[in-house]
Amino acid sequence: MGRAPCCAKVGLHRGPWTAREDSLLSKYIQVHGEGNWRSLPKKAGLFRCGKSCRLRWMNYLRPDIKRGNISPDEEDLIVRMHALLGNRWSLIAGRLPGRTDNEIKNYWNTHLSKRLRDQGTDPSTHKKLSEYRNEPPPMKRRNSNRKQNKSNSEAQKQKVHNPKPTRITSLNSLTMSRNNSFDWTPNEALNGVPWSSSLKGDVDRVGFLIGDDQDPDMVNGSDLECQSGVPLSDHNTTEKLYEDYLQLLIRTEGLDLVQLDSFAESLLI
DNA sequence: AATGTTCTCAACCGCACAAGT
DNA sequence: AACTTGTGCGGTTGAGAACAT
Repeated sequence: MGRAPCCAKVGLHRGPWTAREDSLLSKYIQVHGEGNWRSLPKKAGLFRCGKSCRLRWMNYLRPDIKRGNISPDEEDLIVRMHALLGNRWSLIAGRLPGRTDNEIKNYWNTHLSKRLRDQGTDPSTHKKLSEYRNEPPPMKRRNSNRKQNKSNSEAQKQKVHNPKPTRITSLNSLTMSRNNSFDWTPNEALNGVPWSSSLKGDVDRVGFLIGDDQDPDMVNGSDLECQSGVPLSDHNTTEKLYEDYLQLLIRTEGLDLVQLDSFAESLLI
């Protein structure tokens, strides 16, 4: 990549954010919107690197962040989504409105993985530890899935065409953020129908779609809850996502993992 | 009250990728 | 094609809080 680290510049402030810095960042984003993180600190009068600003906004200052303890329902969903998706925190966070990937990651590492272990379950594989009586548990996965993908891709290069979902970079221009508005409803995700018809072209690139039915009501339905940042009041919605995903896994037990991977990725679009 | 240990979580780091030049 | 830029992600760290002795 050949890039100097983002925060290498001397003189930049690091460590905990002050109330004044928070205020400067919030006010700037209220006026100018998200994005252009690299140039934002200078324009906002902050002696921080853009990356740090983005992180602070995403994980702490955003108005739609849900404060307070993670509910049992959320816990349950995190555990089950983790069983399906692994350490894809942003993907899991996308299903928990108002929660950030960092928060979920921390909660997993400090609470949930410990609890699973206490219950006799390997938190990385979600298998019962007793099942490892005759075989050692697999090595803890240190690498992210993306890194894994890279190594896997060497072996699979010729075998499977696995188109990458396109990342929408200009979220700001759509006045959307990752966790709230830029999101599909579970049904949209599972049916392969994006939140906006303008993205339909991208859907083909996702590679693994289920069903052809399009439910026009969904745009005006629960999707709006996401767009407004209002937490899904209906637990059934996330529950349904999980159930559908699980059914998919069961139905397609022999299915190529790469395809499942694509489906998981497609939830991001 | 003092000290040591464990826990929590905000913040940082390095890497990957899409898009632009 | 090669390189740069901007952004996003997951893993890790470390300061402070909470708890135990």
